[in-house]
Amino acid sequence: MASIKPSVPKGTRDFSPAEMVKRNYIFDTIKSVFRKYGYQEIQTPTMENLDTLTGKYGDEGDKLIFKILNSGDYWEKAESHKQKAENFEFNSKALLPLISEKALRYDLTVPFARYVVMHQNDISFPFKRFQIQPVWRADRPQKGRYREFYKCDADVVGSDSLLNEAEFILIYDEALSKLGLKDFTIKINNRKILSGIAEIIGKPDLIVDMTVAIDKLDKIGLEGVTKELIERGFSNDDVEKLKPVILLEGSNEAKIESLKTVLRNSENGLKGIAEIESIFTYVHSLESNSLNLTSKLELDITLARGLNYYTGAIFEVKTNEVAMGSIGGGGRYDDLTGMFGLKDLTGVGISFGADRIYDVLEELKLFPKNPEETTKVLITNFDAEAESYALPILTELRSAGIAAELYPSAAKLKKQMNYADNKQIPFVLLIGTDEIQSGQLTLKEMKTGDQVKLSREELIAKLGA
RNA sequence: GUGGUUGUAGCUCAGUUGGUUAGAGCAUUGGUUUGUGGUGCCGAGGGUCGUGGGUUCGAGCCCCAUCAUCCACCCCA
Repeated sequence: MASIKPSVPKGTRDFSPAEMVKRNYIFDTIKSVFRKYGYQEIQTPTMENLDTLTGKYGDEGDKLIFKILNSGDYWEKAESHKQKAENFEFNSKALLPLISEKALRYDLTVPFARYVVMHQNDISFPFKRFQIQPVWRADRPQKGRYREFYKCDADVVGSDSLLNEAEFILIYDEALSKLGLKDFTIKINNRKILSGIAEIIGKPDLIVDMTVAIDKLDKIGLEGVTKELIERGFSNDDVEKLKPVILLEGSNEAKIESLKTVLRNSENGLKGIAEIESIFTYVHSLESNSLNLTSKLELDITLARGLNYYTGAIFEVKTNEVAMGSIGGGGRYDDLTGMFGLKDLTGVGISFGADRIYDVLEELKLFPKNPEETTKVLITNFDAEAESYALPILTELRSAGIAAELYPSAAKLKKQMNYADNKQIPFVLLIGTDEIQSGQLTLKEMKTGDQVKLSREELIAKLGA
């Protein structure tokens, strides 16, 4: 059999032991904060039924869902369906449901909604859960974008209190600060404000086009946004009305005051503003106790994000220390479970982009130095006699909770030392004829090169400390 | 889906206007008085130059196609 060139699929990667240490550091940090705020972990399957996922992410999103080909003779089944059905034409749209009924999860929010509906009788609301699992998107990879990546989500369903929104802001701040980030911005907006703006202009139907365009202000500037708004069906007049709104400057309080004037005739818009004010009030009450918000909380009415299911608050987090897309986002969705038949259940959630956070920490060199996740001591293997002498010591070390390994063959000492060095094992225990006769074992500290003679008891005591 | 970039040893790359047996560093491995690494010295293995065509006396280098890669756009974490 001809050997093939080994590779992984586009947009996926392997994680080495060193990388896993760092990744777990990120996951553990975020998890500990989630738990502290009362969130409990769940997991859902890698694959969902295709119809659970389709239609939830818009047309663009649907295209990016990885479909799973049916097992068995899918082609035979498709052929027989064609023969039975009248006027059935083979095209990709008609064919898809015949050959694929499962797909890889695209995010964690929709599977969570499905979970809540399925387990509604076992759940006591409000239900606060977090979930850290990979998701898959058939996108073209590029910087900071992969086809398989991890999401860290926390959501609460069954509570419309804005305290939840406020706590999410604290969670973002606390987790990212714990990871060592110094300068990041938590942006907040409200879908109702966006709706209100669209109402005032008299184009409520074009709210999606409006938000997609003004969301790009950072990137393409006012001119680009203007151009895109015109292309998306707004008149010059509309754009003139929009300009002062999207160019709002100043403190959050100043922005709120301006918006109150602009949106005075929009009930919806005013409600959005009231929600934002309420969230800010909660945040300030909470932070005055024990935390102070090292991040900047900023009302940004150009913030829209793609997901159409947001109905209230919208969050996004960006680091200001390196050029990277958003490292987190979220928002409130009033009817996500409605599509699965459970009405009137509101939810709000946030997500951390762990893979991007990894890249940011790497670039800023913020990973801790010595995460002790390797073997603590390697026992050398001189010959069969030394090996059998070493085995009980190996067991003794492990019983004492010390990560230990015996080199599995009597290779040259140079090779064994090299192994310890490459694996960054801090101690090597040498056991040869001298040690066996005297009972005094030689312990070498790799970093300094120092060697000491120790009895078995002294050894355990020293390494156990 | 659109546009561009780059494909030479396990990794990072060099290879002069097309011209003999394609190179380096790192990594691997052997030796260096046979019980000592991170740091010396000497040696070794490893490449149908992404793949398939074409031009030429001759192609790693030129042309076409194809695949892969990275980057940007769309969209998004």
